[in-house]
Amino acid sequence: MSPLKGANGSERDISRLLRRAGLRVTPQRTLLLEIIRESEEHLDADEIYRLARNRHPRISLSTVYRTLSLLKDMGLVRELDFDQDHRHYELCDSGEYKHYHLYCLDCGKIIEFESPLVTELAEQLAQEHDFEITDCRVTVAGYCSRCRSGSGSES
Amino acid sequence: MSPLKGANGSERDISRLLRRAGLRVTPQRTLLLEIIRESEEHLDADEIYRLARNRHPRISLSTVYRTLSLLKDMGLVRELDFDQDHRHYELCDSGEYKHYHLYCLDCGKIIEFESPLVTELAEQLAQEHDFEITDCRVTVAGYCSRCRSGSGSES
DNA sequence: CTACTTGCAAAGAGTTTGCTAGGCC
DNA sequence: GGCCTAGCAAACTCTTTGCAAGTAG
Repeated sequence: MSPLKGANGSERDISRLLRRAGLRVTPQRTLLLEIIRESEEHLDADEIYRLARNRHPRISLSTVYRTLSLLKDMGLVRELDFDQDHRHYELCDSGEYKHYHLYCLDCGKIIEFESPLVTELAEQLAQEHDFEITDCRVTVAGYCSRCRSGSGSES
Repeated sequence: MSPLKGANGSERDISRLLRRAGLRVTPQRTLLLEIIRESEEHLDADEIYRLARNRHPRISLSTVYRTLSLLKDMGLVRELDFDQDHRHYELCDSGEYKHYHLYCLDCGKIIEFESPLVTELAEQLAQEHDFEITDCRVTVAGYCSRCRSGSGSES
């Protein structure tokens, strides 16, 4: 079977997506991802909220925002700025993992990066161990320059 | 909250170790790691079990085995085969992250690897973003040759 | 026997949610 | 006003535990 190309997967597909990003699978997240995926348009937060309430009336607006922001950070969803007041969202990929994360342990800032080194690594591993690689996660942590110099926060 | 407290102020250190490995911090794991670290000898499972029960009488033997195996897999602990019947354990490091994991999504086999590419990547990131890197996690998933080519059972 | 593993219900760790109450343009 | 974020207790997801039974040598 080919790698995931599931155009018409389903919940199952979506929970896999979440899991791969290292996120917990909750009804809310699944629902929001489904809504984003099923729509041909680029929805904005409010539309997503409204659609979500059809199927899950208890969902709260802050959940929508938090989830969208999270999904964006994890690279599952792309944020589009058409105008100043609305942000629109679209599904980012269908399984391809192309970027990785560098984050500051102090201020929590997340920097996404890509690197040919990772691709190279994956290829090397695939050959050396005769693996078919489907996912590759790289998470680098440390302290950014500002946190190192500026603040003296310690707990 | 935590019934264990007797040790030095090293609990903090140990939970960081666990966290870095992506593991949850539980009293049992903390305790076992403390025991392994504090002992000058290379303890075996049974000794660890006995020592653990001094401070945490409810702990079960299976927890000891599972935890040791887990810690080994995550590279926190090294397993030593002195003879055929006993395995001994020692603390692996003190925070340096030197190896990464490739695992099969089907059979669950875990292969540890090291790679200069990762070091290179870390250095590159440090320079490019002016970060002080303290941790670097690489986890690659896929399907091993055996699982791809048919069965997949028989570990 | 000894050394270790597995299955499963229940406890636990850590995350996520829905509130409510704001902030910013 | 419209769009989005913050703080916090409670709800939830998923992992881990302890027990008991089981495997291997």
